[in-house]
Amino acid sequence: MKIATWNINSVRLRLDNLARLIDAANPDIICLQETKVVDELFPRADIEALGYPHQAIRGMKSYNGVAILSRLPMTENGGRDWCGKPDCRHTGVALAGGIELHNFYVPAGGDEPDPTVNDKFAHKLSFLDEMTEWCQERRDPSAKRILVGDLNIAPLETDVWSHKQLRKVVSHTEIEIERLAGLQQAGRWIDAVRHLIPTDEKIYSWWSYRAKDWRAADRGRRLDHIWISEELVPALRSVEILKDGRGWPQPSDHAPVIASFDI
DNA sequence: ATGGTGGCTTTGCCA
Repeated sequence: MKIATWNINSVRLRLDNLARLIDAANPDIICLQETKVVDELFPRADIEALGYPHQAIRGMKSYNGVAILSRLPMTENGGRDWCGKPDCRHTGVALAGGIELHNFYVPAGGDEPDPTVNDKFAHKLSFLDEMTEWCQERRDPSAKRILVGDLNIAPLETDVWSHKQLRKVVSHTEIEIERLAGLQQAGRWIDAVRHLIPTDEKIYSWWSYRAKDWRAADRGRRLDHIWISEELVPALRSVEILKDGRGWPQPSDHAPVIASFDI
């Protein structure tokens, strides 16, 4: 079973690139963030034609929005509002074999990394706190769970192009990294990508649109993650960040992140 | 220190 997570930055604008992802990687399940479309206008039929008839979608106008697209049967199971806001940042499904899959789009947090002056940063921290509580309530060491998404935090020094230059930049500040670590601990999550790629290797999943030449500058950050419960670690076979995706025509600023399992 | 680009739209707001 192959699972991809990708912040597509408008699903309607990038159906061609979704087809490119399918050609390149042929995932069984694709988790999207920033679909930016209400459910009634979601391109269900086009995506079914691409081979993904099972779709769990949760979208709104213009902003945010998540979707789980699957070749395999699944049932919606989870997906809720967070921080009292109906802003479509989470959907969850149950897959065959009792596997739970959750897809998150964590708030980006604005520019100023100070919750007392920046409401967006305060929202980001509250969102992580609520996720942490949610994980604590659902402790079950034997559960088979996968959590993916754009978590908008690059935790390790090697998850950013320059730890020194980004330590005060939202996505790589100490307070965010601590909260993310707390969340990871509360859910006993294993970072699948870092489980297979050594921590001294720099890897990114996002490159800003604002660079003249994103590939040459290579000022990336690893904001997109695949986490798994201990029970699934023996089944984990490979991980990949599809950097090519950042170079497709009219690209998203994120590249797909992919994990394969022997399931 | 600043501004750079992109998507959707509320030609400003969000990333």
